[in-house]
Amino acid sequence: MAKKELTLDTEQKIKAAAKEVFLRNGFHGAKVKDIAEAAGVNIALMNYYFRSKEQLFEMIFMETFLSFFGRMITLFNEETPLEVKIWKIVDQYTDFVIENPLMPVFVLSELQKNELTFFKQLNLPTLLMESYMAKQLREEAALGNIREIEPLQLLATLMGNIVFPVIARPMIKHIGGLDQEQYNQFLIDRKQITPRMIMAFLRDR
Amino acid sequence: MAKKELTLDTEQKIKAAAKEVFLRNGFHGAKVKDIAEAAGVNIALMNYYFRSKEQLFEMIFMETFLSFFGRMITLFNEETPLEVKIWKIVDQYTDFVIENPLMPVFVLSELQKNELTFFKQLNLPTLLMESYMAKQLREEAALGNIREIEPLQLLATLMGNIVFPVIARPMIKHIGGLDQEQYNQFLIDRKQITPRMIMAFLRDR
DNA sequence: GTCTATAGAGCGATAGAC
DNA sequence: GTCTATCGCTCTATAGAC
Repeated sequence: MAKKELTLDTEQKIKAAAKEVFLRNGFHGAKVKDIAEAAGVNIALMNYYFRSKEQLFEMIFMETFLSFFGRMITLFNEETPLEVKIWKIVDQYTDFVIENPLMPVFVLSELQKNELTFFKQLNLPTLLMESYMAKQLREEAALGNIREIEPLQLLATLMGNIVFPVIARPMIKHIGGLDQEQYNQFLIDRKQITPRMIMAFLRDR
Repeated sequence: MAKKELTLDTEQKIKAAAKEVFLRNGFHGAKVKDIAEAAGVNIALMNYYFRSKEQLFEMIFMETFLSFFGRMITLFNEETPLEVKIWKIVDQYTDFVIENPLMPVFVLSELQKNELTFFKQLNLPTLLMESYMAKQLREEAALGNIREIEPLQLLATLMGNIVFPVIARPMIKHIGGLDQEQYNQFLIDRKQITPRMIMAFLRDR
């Protein structure tokens, strides 16, 4: 039992180290030596647990993508009124990307470079179209409360406004001459701008 | 003279090939062998013209970043009325990223991984704050025509709405179950959504 | 389960012929 | 200017000892 715990511990330590190195450097920029060093083990042990760099990467990528996308879908499915929900999504997803600043560019740039088989097997269209958010948008538009909008357009708008400033962090910081604290404040300020903008659009006809 | 033209030709051929390979695969994913093959020359000749992979990359990156960012700043400086300009920026910058779909993720992900000295030397803050757009936003807000907004927030909003859907292309296509044509139409549809949304926000107080 | 040592392939860069 | 041949290094993976 103590043996089993120790095993899990090493495995988790390698996985955590791999996640850190992959997210910072991407698949090709990450070297197995860096991962082994960050985990405090040697390369042989890494391959004992995970067989190859590719397999380790696929596991990390899958988990990271599901976290990145799943978090948004969970928020889409909250059964609160539309306007309340949009404010909440922006607030919570902003906090989420502030805590995981390397996640968006990692997920999106690896997705552009690789052909990831697991990704194609996910039934993402259904997840979006059958979300509570999609139902709400249809109903509110039918009632004439808001303008019609495709759920995918709303998703892209939300993500664009929340996630882009994180993807573009070095550029934003440099253009604005911001230090880390000012940059975080810049993201926090967007918690007001983004939902106001989306609601103004939905109501404006 | 004919000799000189031939020289430039080979140099340009290598550079064009390098740009293609770097944009598709990033610095670490791009192999000098791939670039040489794409250019129809051998590795020795590449190094004859550009000395090293690093130097070739830096040249490509610099040009690409200046194109990506400069295009937006040029549009910011057009001396047309605010609303007209916002519509025009969205229209033209959308066309620009549709024509250069790999540019955004390349620029932003390499910027996150590397410490690029040339980048830090650029005086980007001045370019933005002294743009005609910044002046317009101050004046229109003082007149009470629009809500106050920092130029950097407007820049992030515009880029987020235009560029993010391109960065997230594989994800958007898969979530929406879109083929290439439907995906392009999705981007075109945003030419209406984004400026309407921004104007609704600026006017809504 | 963890280590050392090393295999074997691939990488970027260059010497030297033409 | 352009090529072939090759160097020296780094990379990932594995064999084998403990």
